[in-house]
Amino acid sequence: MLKIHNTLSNRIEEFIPLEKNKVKMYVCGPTVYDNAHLGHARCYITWDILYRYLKFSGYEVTYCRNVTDVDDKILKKADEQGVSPEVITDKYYKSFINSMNNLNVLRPDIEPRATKTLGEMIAMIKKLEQDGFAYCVDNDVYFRVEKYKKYGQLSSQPIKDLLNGARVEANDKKESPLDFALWKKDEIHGYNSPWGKGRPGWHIECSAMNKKHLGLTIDIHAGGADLAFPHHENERAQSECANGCEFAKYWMHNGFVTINKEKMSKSLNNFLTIDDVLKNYDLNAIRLFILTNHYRMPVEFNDEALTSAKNGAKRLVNSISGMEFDEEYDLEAINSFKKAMDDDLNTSVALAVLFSLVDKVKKGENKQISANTLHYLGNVLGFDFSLAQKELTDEELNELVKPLYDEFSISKEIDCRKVIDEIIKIRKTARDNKDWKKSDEIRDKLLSYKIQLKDSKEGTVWQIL
RNA sequence: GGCGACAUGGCCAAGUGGUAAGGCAGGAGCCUGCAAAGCUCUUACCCCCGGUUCGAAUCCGGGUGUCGCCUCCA
Repeated sequence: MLKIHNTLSNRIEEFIPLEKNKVKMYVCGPTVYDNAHLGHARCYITWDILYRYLKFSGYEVTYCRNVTDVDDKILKKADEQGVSPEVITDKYYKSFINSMNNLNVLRPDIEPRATKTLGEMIAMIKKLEQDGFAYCVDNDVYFRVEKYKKYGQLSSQPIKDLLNGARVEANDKKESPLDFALWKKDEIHGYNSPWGKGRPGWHIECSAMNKKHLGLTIDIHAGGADLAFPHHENERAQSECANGCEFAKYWMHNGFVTINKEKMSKSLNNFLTIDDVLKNYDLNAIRLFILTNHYRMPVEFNDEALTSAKNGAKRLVNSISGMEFDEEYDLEAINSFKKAMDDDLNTSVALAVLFSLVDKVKKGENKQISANTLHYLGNVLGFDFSLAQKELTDEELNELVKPLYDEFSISKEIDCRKVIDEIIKIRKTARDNKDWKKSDEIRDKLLSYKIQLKDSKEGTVWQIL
């Protein structure tokens, strides 16, 4: 039985879907104005794991993750570069999808874009205005927070505390400093609306996309912990006031990636893009790095941690490299895995189950069954076992071995795929003559080309590092 | 200032009442001409001080420290 932490109650609760065996989940996606960084990776990997695990558990899941493509920062960047906003959003949307693919993050079932949901937003705002939850001032429309009694529940901050401690922005137009924009006047980039040309507020986008694609009430609404307030609080307020019913049953939030003990973020300018990190570490390393920690805890980025994850992931993946799999599983391991994941996605314990299978495979205990199970469960955590053997294309191999022909005086007639075998033969002769100096020189030389030799009773094999 | 979270071996990290999972790194040994890989073995009075209990890393109170939210942010 799955239990998850609900931010709304700040407790771990039993997960009971609205409709038996079906789950509707929504995750706040990126605002596409820049390349995604490691913090985004953690967020979307976390919810990817939830998505995969719900499906693994037999639920029929509808996963919706939006793309925010109307926003101040997008417009600012477009203006700076003298291009239209679409140029910016198209570029970074593609970059985002590419990064997600590189991390083996599954595509959600629905990926709506805010600009395609304007009609629903306007309808919602109109409804809120009619019912007295919103008011228009100078072509801006604001939400009247004090009309929604549950405001502050999600972030555990009653309205009066928010009012007291709040750093209040100067805005004379609003009735209360807590009120937030549903629609903002914008005569340059704006869209037509009953309130004149303008743009939607950030929060209403998600409310409208939820309603359009998933319906009035959803099971799980998730996102980064920084979105709990004000974004999710506001979304909930709008949706519940406009729809007259509960918006989301469970709210889940992931912790941050920190760097030098500080939150990694665009505004602090201390971020590493996903593509940068992928230059040094593969997706399995990044996943292991993230999954070692519980999803609600902060994760500190540094090279030592990533290197540790890289080594661990390599062992995990290589243990079953080259094997074929069937569908006979170690049920005990599967149960341990489920028990861990059912406990609010305890991936750390789930990984321990995987590593115990690695152990069994290596020792040959129920080797095939252990390998099948490791492969099966590893996929639920999104590991990519195909990365184990680095397969070089002819072109890459050719490039790699080119200098070796001269280095070892090998005939150009020899095919590039055979060069290394040829060198191994030369070395074998040396070894047979107990010429260890020459033998070691050859091994070191190849290692300098990132070709590692391993001697065993069966002979010498090589691999690319 | 208000609210929330966290503090476990060299590093990362599970465990939420019955004497500490797992990963990485390190050490010893086996194997090997030497390596690499693999295998075996191996390292913890759980931030501090009180309290509850037969018994606490685990519950309660008080410290100390770190982080996050309260403003755009995953």
